[in-house]
Amino acid sequence: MKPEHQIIDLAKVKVSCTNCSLTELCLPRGMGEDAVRKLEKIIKRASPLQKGEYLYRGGDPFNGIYAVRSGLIKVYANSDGGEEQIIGFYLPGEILGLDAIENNTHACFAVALETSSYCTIPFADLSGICKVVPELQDQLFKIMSRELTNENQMLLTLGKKNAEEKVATFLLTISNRYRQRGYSANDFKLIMSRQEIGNYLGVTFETVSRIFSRFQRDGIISVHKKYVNILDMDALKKLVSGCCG
Amino acid sequence: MKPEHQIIDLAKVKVSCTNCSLTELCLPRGMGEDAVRKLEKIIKRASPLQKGEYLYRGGDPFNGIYAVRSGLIKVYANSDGGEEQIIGFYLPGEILGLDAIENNTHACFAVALETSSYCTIPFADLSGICKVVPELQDQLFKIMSRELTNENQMLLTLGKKNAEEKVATFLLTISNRYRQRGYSANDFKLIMSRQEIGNYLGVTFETVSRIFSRFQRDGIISVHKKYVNILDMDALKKLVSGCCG
DNA sequence: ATCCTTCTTTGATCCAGATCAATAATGTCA
DNA sequence: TGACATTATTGATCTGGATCAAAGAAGGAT
Repeated sequence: MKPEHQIIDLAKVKVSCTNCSLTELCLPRGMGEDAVRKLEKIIKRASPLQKGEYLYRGGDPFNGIYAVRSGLIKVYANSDGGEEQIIGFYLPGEILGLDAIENNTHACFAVALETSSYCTIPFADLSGICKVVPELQDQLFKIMSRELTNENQMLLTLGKKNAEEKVATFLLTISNRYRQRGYSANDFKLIMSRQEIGNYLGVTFETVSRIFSRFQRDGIISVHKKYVNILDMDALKKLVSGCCG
Repeated sequence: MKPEHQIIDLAKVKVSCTNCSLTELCLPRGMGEDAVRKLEKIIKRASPLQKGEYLYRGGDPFNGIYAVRSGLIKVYANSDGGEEQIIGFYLPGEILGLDAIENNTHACFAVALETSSYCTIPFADLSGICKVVPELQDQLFKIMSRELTNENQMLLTLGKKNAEEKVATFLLTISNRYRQRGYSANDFKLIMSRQEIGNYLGVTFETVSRIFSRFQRDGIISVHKKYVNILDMDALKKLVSGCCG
């Protein structure tokens, strides 16, 4: 019943974009070979973050954007009142830090939820970089545009869905993103805690726990602590599209 | 008590970015004179939208991004179940349509809430355009980044704030955006309905109405149908920053 | 004008999910 | 190995905001 842990453990270090298994998901997606080779020269690879270590914090100067290479990175914003809102969980191949371009300062916090490696795309001289790698410009526009689309979806989830639909949406989104990365869409480990899932979805962790239990009782999923097995994908999909779907 | 209506009526048609009063808020913000002149040659001005007319609809092909010149444009997303979530209200100088770059298709709907004029920045050959106007590239990165920051704030509002804090946040945000545009920050007309405010904030229109009444009873604002007068800005600010603020 | 539709306000009631509480399971470190 | 902190589950109760309802106010069409 328990899925093998290594299916989502990507801690292997890749040396170049060309050889990286993420190339079709990450920044180089759709770029020509020449462009990717030029990109490789710009990108910096840092030593991995340990669980709990920060990639950046609110107030930090903006030095570049980041691509997750392995692991999982949580990004959250702080309200004036000190409350945290998790903005997203970033999987390998996903880009974070884009929201700091305008102010040259990070407003959010990015922290590793497990050992995570990443690449840095220095942004100090972006105009220069995009001149050297013209395809990078369009690529960045597309990545930022996709991020906006994702956030629009999240606004809809937070604004219009009930707790059950939120949790179902969350599970489906995670499942799809794992599938894109070549992992099982039905069997995975939730690295984040119930508390963090609830925070992200605008519900309490008790509610998340209860809905997981309810889904299990109804044969939609099976849950053992952090391991989730989706048993009835169609039922989940029906839940997210609301009553009329 | 009732503010003059024309303070937010910008229906005058401007002919060029150089002469446009919005230049410091809009796409040309911070760009050099030469760049702005080149930009002017690319930008297209269309005849105004009447109230209820659509700038684009979900499924429409992506032809370019839009800058609001006057009026107010509402952007909303549709869920599978047919529910609408308003993503934003766009004021003069603000840019919309950026989320359609990646898929070359609009997923959202943009409709004028009053007579509104706009400019189109054709995006078919963006690489070409940014070669002609290099400053435009950085400008677009910044604008998209700011949009991401705004949406992050909205996620926090939807996910963590109660109804009172949501409405207070909404009023302050509108107030700030009017001030930036040279209008009164204390006296303005809400073009959108209570229904639309509620939809945007993830509460019902009855709740919006009740909270407006409560704020009026407490001397924080005065409301007459669509006209709002902020009487105690500090009280509003205190409300949005939560208990500990 | 008059009708009709839409928007807004306000009251009464209800309920989904929050909060409070207790226990169990798991992980961590000495 | 045991002591302690953290995380997860489940139950009981409470409440903010939803829902249901009604009536007034404003705007639009003819």
